[in-house]
Amino acid sequence: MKVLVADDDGDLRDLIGFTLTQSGYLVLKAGDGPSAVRRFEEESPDLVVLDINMPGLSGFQVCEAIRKRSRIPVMMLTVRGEEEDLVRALELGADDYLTKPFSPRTLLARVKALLRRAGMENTAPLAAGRVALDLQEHTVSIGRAEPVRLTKLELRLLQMLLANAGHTVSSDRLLAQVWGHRSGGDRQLLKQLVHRLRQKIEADPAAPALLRTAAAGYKLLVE
Amino acid sequence: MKVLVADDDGDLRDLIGFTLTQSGYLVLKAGDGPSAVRRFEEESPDLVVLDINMPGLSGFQVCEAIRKRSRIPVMMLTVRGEEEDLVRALELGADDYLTKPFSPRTLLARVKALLRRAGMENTAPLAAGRVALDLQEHTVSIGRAEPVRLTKLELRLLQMLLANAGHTVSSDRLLAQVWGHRSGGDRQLLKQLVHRLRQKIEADPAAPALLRTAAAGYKLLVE
DNA sequence: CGCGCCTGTAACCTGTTTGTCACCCGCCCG
DNA sequence: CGGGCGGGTGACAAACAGGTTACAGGCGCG
Repeated sequence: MKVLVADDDGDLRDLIGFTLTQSGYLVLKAGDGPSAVRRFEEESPDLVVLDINMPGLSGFQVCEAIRKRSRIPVMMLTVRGEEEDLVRALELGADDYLTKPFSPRTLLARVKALLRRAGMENTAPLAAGRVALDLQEHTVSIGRAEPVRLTKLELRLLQMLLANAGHTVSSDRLLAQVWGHRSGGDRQLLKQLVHRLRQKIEADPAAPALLRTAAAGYKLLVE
Repeated sequence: MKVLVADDDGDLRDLIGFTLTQSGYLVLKAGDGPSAVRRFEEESPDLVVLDINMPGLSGFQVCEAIRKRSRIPVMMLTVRGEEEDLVRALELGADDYLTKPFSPRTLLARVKALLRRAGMENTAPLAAGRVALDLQEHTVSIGRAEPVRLTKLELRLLQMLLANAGHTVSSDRLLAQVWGHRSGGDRQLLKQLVHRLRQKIEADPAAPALLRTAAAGYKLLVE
């Protein structure tokens, strides 16, 4: 699990780095804005901790640059009392912030919370209602029926829907999350995948009870 | 977009409620732990704001109960300086916390950030008077009637009008926003779309009470 | 090599949504 | 009075989206 720490204060950088390393994270460091962006692109970390005040590019600008190509969790560091800053940071797409000074323990708790939320820890919800997913075995169990084997894509699709159980997930989002690319044209793929998945998990595939078509997307029905 | 606010301090509850309602969120309130859990189960809100100190069940216990059945964003309210509290809250699965006292603006920014992160971003909070739009489900609810399904264009039109609720929006602006292009001639399209929308949302489509014709455009009437 | 299985593509069918047209009415104005 | 104008309505066709079937290429595996 890679974490990029960007701060111009070397001592603080080391403190954060030490804390995270102790907990088993792989830590990358950057001392100014431009090198933060560069390291981000080279290493594609799983989380970024960003100070706002940095030479070269401000934390805001770095955050903006990151958000242009990725939704990984970003935590901003602010000085107490600068409410403007944190409102701006959150509007730019930062996921959380810490006010200096902070304790290592707090930092760790927040970092873990962010990663958990981003679904990077396998704390991902693997069950909702009667649907239980087994990522290891590539199977899904509906109610108390026999587990059904799923293909890689089917698993990813179901995982996405499960993560948003009960809520509609737009076709675009599914396309992006399952295939990771081309947000545009490939409706057909999704159409097919849904069809195939329904054959496997629906009692009556012609009248879906679980995987329902909803406005502009699909949703997993759970009671 | 439903938000459940649980706090035993009635004034604070009202302040938060007011702030969120102003921004178009549908707000549910609870004054103690048990009723917070009950309302959560009855209403399945999209986000929960939880005070830690509450009679009946503490915010921690409520958070735990919620996490047993759902991953929706939970924001905890803490008093300044209780670092133990917030570490514990985050470990229990809370997604964010706010330290009292906080400004309404901060609250709003954090709530929006949480919802965006939860992937409900395209569900911009849209409601005014008795009209509540659900962008995710492509539906609109008038008062407490059944939600009505809307097509893509109907949704866009209503969204425009809702964003300017009570004020006239010119036909040209509507044309531009809904269809995005083409200059003249397309009055007919708008005429039709309004007609179709009225059939869906007006009690008596022949005598529109909500979607009124105004000079050079249309307006949404809200009380 | 042949055999499955998984994935992507295409074609067809269906119901829904959107665009177009023709016509209505009430209103203003010469 | 009659004609033009701006909306409102109904009917219909074109375009579209989702479900389905069929099939071909790719890949691992015996």
